[in-house]
Amino acid sequence: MDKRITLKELAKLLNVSISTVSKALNDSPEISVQTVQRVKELAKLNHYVPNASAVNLKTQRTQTIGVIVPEILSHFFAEALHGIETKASEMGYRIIICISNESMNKEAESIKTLVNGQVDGLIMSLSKETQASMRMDHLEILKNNNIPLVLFDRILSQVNCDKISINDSLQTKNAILELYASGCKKIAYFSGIQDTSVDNERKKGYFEAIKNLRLEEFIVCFDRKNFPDEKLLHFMRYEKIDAVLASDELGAILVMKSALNAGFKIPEDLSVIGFTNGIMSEHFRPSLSTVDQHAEKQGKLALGILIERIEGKLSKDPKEYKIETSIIHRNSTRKGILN
Amino acid sequence: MDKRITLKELAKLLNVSISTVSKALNDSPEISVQTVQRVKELAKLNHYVPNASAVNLKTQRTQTIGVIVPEILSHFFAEALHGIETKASEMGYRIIICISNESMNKEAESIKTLVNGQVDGLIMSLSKETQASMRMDHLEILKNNNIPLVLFDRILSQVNCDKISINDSLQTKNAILELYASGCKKIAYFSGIQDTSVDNERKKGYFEAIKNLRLEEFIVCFDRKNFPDEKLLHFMRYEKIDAVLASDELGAILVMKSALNAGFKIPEDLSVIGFTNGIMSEHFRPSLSTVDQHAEKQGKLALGILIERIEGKLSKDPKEYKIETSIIHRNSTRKGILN
DNA sequence: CTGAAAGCGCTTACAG
DNA sequence: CTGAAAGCGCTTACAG
Repeated sequence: MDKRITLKELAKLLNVSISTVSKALNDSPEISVQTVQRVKELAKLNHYVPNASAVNLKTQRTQTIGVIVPEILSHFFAEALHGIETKASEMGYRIIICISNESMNKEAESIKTLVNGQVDGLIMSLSKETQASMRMDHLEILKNNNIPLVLFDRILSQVNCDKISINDSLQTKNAILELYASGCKKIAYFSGIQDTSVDNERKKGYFEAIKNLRLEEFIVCFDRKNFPDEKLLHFMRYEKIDAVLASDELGAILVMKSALNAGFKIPEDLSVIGFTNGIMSEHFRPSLSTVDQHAEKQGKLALGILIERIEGKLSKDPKEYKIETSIIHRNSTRKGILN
Repeated sequence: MDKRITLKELAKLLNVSISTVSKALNDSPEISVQTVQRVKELAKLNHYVPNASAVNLKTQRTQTIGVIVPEILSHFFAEALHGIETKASEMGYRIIICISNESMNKEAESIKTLVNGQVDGLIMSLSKETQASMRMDHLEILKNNNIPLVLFDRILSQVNCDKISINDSLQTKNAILELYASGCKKIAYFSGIQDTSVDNERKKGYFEAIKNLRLEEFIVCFDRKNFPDEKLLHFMRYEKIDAVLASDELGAILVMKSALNAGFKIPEDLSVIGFTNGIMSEHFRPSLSTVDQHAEKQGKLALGILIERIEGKLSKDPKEYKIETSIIHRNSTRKGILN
């Protein structure tokens, strides 16, 4: 068998009309049980599978969701994708994945190719470039084509669509509070994800908490490929920094490595908390206390909301959903009065 | 604008036929430059995008590749996916990703939903279940529907298709040789991926190398969620094991943690090499020497081969490609005469 | 250079 | 209960 068998061919073989075959295969009550059975048998025998393009064209639905993420190599997005795929598969949807590589251009490209009736809806976490420029014109085309969008984690509040995220500023405040409660007095925030909505929220939370506690502010922005060891060590030696909150897992690990290599002890000399709970957090020595971002949960929720939106089960106005989160205490922090 | 504009509507607005619009948009030389220009302008103005389902139905091509992987959370598959997506996007293809979760059933399901004219070709890395049972009947449907398949990493030699992998047995031998050259005399292989083709190849290589060197064999199979610390420590204390080759990054990290926590020194008391070069290898203390599996390269190659196959640029017979790899020396191994 | 027509493989109102 | 027909939105041989 070299070519897929079609309804037409099945109809010929069975000596009935195409309509009858189609209805039988779709369990239409119009068709007699015997016919249904005959049709299904032959279909099975011939490995009949309906042509998706034809069905989609006719029904104007694809049962496919597009997903555009900035990258896939960090644990957060891999886990989110995992959640999205799992839930999609449960609900009978497929997912098409595009990676923007933090580029707005690539993001726009991907949207363009997906908008053409390829997907019923779109889930996105925005590229840094998009978030930094706050431009959203490349998202307009979605509106034009009536394709629902759900934004998660890296969101843009100006965009009118459903949004999923954690309460980053609140979580940051909580983390600072816990560090303070465990005895830390000079708490720095290290950011490796500048220009993202997430980072802005965290900085906001950091400043508020620090102000409330009447502490000193220390903010360091770094590039993952070029961690500023000297800066950290300088802060520790001369400013007596005794705690770091890092914007992501790798950042936190780099902070710990740097301090440990210089002979400092963790958590005695330096307490560290990182955002995002990945595999390194659990296995590093010492293990890293983290703010769990529930990537999988965010992914699943995003998918769920999107499907409801597609199927028209949601009221008109899009909503912003905040996911509850919590701090996982491991060995990079001291025991405080809170735990 | 609520509904997508179609060729028909453009034609009406322009007072020309649908054929003319279609040809103009596709830069057919049949159409006059002025017409082409007029058409394109109006199309742009109206944000026209051709309906993918219609085009696919007509052309019998989708420019979409299906990818089925066992999981996405380990670095190897995330990186492979990254490679596949990057290359696909370069070549103007989209990818639909399904995760089998190591289940043959889910794998079969995914194949079934993708086979229906949804994709032009398929890239797979097989689930453990499929590899353990060596069953391949669920892959038959691909042949029936004339959909080319490329297998990577977790391959099954009986399947008649293009295959990409690294030479696992050879790499294992090399790793053992290097450990031996650095002074190790009792070398164990720890496997956390039993029943995979990859693991079988490595065991083969392990046995051969050990035999050639006239050493003793130590093989330990473990479950990632339940690492057998006692067994490792027993081997170290009473059998004087002085080196471990682990089947994957996490396994190697668990070995190191276990030994370090028991007070052993790495690499002085125990040398460790892990397969797969992930993010933990670089950042753990001590950093882990690894056999790089070139996940991204495997992914890119798989995609490249598949497209050539789809576009009929490859000779009839499928081939098996072996990717060159190498050992990355870090601090979990001693310096030997080889490096 | 332009257009009418057939057809890709389906679904579904409508008629019988 | 079954079937003929229209149509989803395109492409492309063919005619003019």
